[in-house]
Amino acid sequence: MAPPRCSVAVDLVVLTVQDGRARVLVVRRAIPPFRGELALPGGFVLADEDLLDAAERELAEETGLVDLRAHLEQLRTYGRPDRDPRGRVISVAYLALVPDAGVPVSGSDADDARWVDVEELLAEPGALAFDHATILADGVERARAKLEYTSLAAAFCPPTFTVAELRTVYEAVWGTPLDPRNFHRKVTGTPGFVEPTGRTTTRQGGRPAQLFRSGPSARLHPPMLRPGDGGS
Amino acid sequence: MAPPRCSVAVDLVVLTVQDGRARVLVVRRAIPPFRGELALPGGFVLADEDLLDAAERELAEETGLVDLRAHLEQLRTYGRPDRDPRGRVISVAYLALVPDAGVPVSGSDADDARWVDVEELLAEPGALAFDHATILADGVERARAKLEYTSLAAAFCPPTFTVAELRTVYEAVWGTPLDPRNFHRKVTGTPGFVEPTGRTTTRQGGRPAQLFRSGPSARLHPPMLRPGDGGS
DNA sequence: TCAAAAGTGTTGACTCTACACCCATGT
DNA sequence: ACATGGGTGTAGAGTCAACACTTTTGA
Repeated sequence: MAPPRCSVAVDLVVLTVQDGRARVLVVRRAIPPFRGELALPGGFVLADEDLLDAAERELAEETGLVDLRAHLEQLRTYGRPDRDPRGRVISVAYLALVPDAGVPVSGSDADDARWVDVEELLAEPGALAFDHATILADGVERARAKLEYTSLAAAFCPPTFTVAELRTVYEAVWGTPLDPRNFHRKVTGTPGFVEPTGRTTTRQGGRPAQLFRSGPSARLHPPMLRPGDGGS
Repeated sequence: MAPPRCSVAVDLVVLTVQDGRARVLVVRRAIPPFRGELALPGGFVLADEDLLDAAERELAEETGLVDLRAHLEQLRTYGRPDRDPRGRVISVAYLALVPDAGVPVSGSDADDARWVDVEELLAEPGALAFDHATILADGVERARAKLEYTSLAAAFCPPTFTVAELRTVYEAVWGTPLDPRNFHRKVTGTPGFVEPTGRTTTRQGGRPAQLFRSGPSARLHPPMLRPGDGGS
């Protein structure tokens, strides 16, 4: 017998950090179903398009990002038979981490895109169309976990950044304050995490901070441990 | 415009440990394409079937497993446009970890299923059809990583097991010898990892070993670290 | 001179590794 | 008795959390 056929979409969890808070890119849907409601950006995969290419295309369309400085990885696939009222649609979700400065507020395609506070969005049930609340929760959990054992936090930062800026990323994504002194030692003491540029920056008040760029290491050994993360 | 349509399959990376070696379940394909070659077990998702249900169905068909003691989780989705000569087929891969005793040697559906040494299979390029070598490599890496920070190793063991049996699981999956004394302390000292049953077992020669069952904890804190795992 | 932010030193608790050593059984 | 594998003690190195303290700027 011929195998059943269905449509395949990619949906994007695009995260950034603004003003010390984790934010996610959402669009207001211009067409049914769920017209007028908030949803994650995404769209159908073209006939001869690779999944990652489709995700990059959607990311570019929604954010205006062309020079891909963003981190983009596959998150998970969602395929409940009733997840889309139009019929059987399989969604391959991707997780993107982008720096704050790198994305125009609304360089969007057709729908208007905006940044929304992640914690507030997850606290409100039914705020997102389809099963996108589940996808968002999975994406946030993936990001939280990956900050622990990879140097991915730098993906949220501009090309050069201070240790304090990197710390605000951890604090925003984890939702926990970290000790600035120990964090500084940990980051600068882990080989390959960050590299000094020799330059310094100064905001109003306080001693100037050294500027770093992202180092060559992808994995952190030993990992950066979340406070109060006792097993389950 | 109407979205392009394609077929969706699930493929399974079913791992077990036999005689201190990691083994994977493969089938010899009875129909084209790749007829006569080795491949991971799998099949198309039915019209109204959830992805996890499809994976469980294929696992039952290929292994004869009915009382699902196995661990089963989504691994990753593979969607290169040219990955299947029949046309556009998206494959959602699942990772299953099963105990050695739990699976009949060949309780298979139509193709003959067999256990193959993972390391040997990965060393031989072109041994698996489609992109299944990539899927297998990703599955093995996922299993290796999850042994570090979860209590998943018990999924490879029968309902009750000794610390030494659990250690052989780690050694087989990681491909590294571990110190029996330190491993014992680590396992019994991590709360919720294993629970004593009070019973003992004895194989020929040597002091009888205590029998444990899997504990309530899913995540290990602190994690079990792979030896010689210095970052990258 | 003071406030603010960056960065360093130090200490006690904990963990890991390595290996010496004792325990309980089959033959 | 002795081989075989199960399990405990202990010492040194390393890591982490906590917090006192010094450095360098703007106002």
